[in-house]
Amino acid sequence: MAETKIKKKRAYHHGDLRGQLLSAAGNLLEEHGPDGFSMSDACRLAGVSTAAPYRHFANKQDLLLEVAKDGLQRLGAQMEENASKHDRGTVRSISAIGRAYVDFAIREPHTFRLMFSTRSHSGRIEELREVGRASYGVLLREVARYLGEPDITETVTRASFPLWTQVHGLSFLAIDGKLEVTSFPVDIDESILIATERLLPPAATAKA
Amino acid sequence: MAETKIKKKRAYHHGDLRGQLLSAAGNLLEEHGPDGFSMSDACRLAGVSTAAPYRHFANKQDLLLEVAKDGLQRLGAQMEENASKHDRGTVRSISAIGRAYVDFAIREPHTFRLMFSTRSHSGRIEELREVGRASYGVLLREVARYLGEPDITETVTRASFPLWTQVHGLSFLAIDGKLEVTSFPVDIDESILIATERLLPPAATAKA
DNA sequence: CTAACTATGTTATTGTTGCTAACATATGTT
DNA sequence: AACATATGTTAGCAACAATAACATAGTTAG
Repeated sequence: MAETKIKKKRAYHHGDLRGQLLSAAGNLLEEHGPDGFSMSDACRLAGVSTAAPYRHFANKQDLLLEVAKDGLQRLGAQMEENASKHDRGTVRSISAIGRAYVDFAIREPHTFRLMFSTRSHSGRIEELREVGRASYGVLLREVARYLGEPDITETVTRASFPLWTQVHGLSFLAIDGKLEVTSFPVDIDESILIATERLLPPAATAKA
Repeated sequence: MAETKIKKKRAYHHGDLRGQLLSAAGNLLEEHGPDGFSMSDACRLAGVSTAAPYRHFANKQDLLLEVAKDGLQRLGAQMEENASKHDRGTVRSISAIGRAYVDFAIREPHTFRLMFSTRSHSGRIEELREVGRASYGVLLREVARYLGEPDITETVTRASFPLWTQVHGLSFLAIDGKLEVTSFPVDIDESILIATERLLPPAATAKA
């Protein structure tokens, strides 16, 4: 009875529809891919009419933009956490950041693609870029420590970019099933570690 | 009059609808992105009814699969041509292959994404992989020459994979506008050249 | 306390799309 | 010339994104 009452109280106004739609969108995106994902499905999953989302999001793109933003934020947090498990400013801590990157891609490939696809988030791309920059900052700071630079100097950005490039490429190859076509088993950790060592310039303070 | 007659002759049966649809699809894909691309638009562009394409392609995915296959083929050809402009089996010829890769991505970003997205080409993915393997072979053979290996040995595939990873990552970063967010101008040629030098193991026959 | 306001939900509707079915017309084979 | 096949058309369906008009809940002012 009490339950029914609560249910009825929450029957019309939903409580946290925005949050539930975001969560539903994330799940559906990963489950069925960007083409298989529909607003209608998200509504069904949230138990709400197909017009409801438009009180919270301008359109489909807008909803997916939020999913992407959330993904970028979680990626940054994971990178930071991974780095913190090693001595800071070392090849290992930098590699750990790369590992977080690739792991995220493998765990949520469709979200990952969305996070980096310029397409369709027209208008509010700058928001996405902002979150992206923040997450990229985790790598930049780590490389700065490694190089003994006091700040994010151009030396730091120049050294970081090839590393980003490498893990970005590895991520895409991984989620597109190209790690199984190579006639040898690709060890992700080893790949990142070796590439980091080779691509990084020697550190000022040589703490390997 | 003769023209009218010809026109009438070609009014119903189209001549090369399949080819024109592929070409229209490629253009529309690049112009409006994968979401903006519709069968209907392709039909309008080819001057044909919306049911016509289904005599030539099972569905939209199937059409796009062919676009992707064509892209992979052209990529392979371009890689080969770029390599042929340098001494074979050198860092320069290998870098030139990478340059062809990134150039293709920049020139046809949406086709490029399609070429490597496992999504949606369900069923006939293996065809795509086959063409992909053929194009990848261009790099493998070049690295084999560089290493002085007589064949595509595991040494060759192990050495090639990081190179692929790097240019693949660079391509995606480029088409997603990440080369302008780096606080320094990224020189693509230089990036590829340096990365190739650093990632490649030393050659048996040291012809730099 | 209640009236007005705002936020957030609903149903009904529209235009577009991918695709199929039923039908029409060319082309090629015998 | 008759038939089979390939390739086009029109008509129509169901799914979808989005909007409009309406309904209800929560919030605030008097």
